[in-house]
Amino acid sequence: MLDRNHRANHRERSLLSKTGFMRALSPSALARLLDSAHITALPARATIFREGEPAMAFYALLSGYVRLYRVSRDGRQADIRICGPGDIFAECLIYGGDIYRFNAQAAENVSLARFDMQDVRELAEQDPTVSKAIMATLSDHLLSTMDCVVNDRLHTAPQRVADYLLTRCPSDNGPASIRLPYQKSLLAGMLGLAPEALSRAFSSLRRTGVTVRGRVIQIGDVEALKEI
Amino acid sequence: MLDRNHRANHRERSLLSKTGFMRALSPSALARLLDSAHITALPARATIFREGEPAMAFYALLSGYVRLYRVSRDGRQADIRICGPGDIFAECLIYGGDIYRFNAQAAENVSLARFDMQDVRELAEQDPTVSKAIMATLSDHLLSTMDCVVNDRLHTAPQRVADYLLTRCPSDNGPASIRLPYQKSLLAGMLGLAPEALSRAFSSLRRTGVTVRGRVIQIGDVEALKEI
DNA sequence: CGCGGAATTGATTTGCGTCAACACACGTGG
DNA sequence: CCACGTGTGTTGACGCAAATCAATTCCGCG
Repeated sequence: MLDRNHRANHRERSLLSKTGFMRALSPSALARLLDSAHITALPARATIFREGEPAMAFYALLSGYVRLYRVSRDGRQADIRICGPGDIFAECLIYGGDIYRFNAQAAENVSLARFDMQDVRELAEQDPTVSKAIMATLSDHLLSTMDCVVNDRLHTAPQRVADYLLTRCPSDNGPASIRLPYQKSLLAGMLGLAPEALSRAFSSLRRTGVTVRGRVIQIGDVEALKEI
Repeated sequence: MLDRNHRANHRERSLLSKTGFMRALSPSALARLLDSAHITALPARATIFREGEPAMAFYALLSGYVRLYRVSRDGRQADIRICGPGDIFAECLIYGGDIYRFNAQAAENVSLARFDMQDVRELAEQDPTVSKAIMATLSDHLLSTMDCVVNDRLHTAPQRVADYLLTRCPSDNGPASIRLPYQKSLLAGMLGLAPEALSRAFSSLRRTGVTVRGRVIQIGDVEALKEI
């Protein structure tokens, strides 16, 4: 357990300080924050926290992917957000309540940094760059969650998939190629689809020049995708 | 136009200072914020701002209801949030970008306060109670938007309606009565339903002891509603 | 090579959007 | 006072999108 839970070393401090959340912090706030971080490695499928538990900490993801989701009374699950390397999550509870409002689970082997909320609240009190970073992150998450609501209500499965592909497409015309960083069932969940529906959406996009082989997706013509 | 757009008078200052956003501000920050407010009255259906416009200000609602929504390329609309008296909106752009990301429209005659974002950014820089209020509001909005995503993905129309009724039910057992503060088409939109679907959901809830007459909704047994 | 999880495909069902017709309330003007 | 128009809500018929269930197939990996 000792090597699974330790203070941030040089490598981890460097990774963390490059994240969107920490990039704009003042040097002193950054140092104090990094000093307070606890690094943990977790295997795939491990639970990070559960809905209803007291929220003592929020997290930054160093590597791997994490699923935030809630379960209904009859056991069905709905993903709220998929976090990747550099993302922070549960930061909405720093000033938003003292209980986790959803479950967090490692989608694969992950390495993450844990920050005590109370410590960060005190840091924010003293250093406005910390407040600004929190506000920017909250705003960003709020806007993308709003996008998510709108997508769900306005777009069909093929449209959502096309949308997803376009947002992580390097070029904005001609052909392109994308490699999914995670398995398709995870992508399905983040688009609010059953895995079967994602599969069907991909096959319906074949007529628009999209080919799928494993995790690699070839787009014949980016412009054509935008028309969906 | 002069009586439509003026500085906050005593009554308006009092209303504003009771909102969740301003309640916890330091006296000096509150005073400066109220001094900077511009009060505007708008008729039903008036547009407050449009997606894509430069975001110079955010708003607090004094009376009436406001619809935040986005439109798809084929003209269909999806509501993101319905704001009521005391709510603030577009605050996610203080640190979240310089362009409005959705449309805001008065759902009825409204009175609202306008705050310049740059002024508030400067205020937040100097007074940590302002930052805290912004963070608390952003967190709150983020959490309720997450709830919205989960509801859409996990619950059927009657479940969402039951959920809505329960959240604004004074008592948590026995019979109860609720009066909708706005028209049903607005409620439909905020639940992500077509008006017809809301109507059907209500009539399917009749067998659970829910009766609707105009805007007044009688609930026979709150406990029974929770089982939906 | 063979095993197990992931992904695909097909058949079926369900929930809800859409369109259309109709009921109802309200205010206006004849 | 009533006829009328408009905006709002309800009801029915229909179709489509996607969830669900079940059966393979594919692929990665020991």
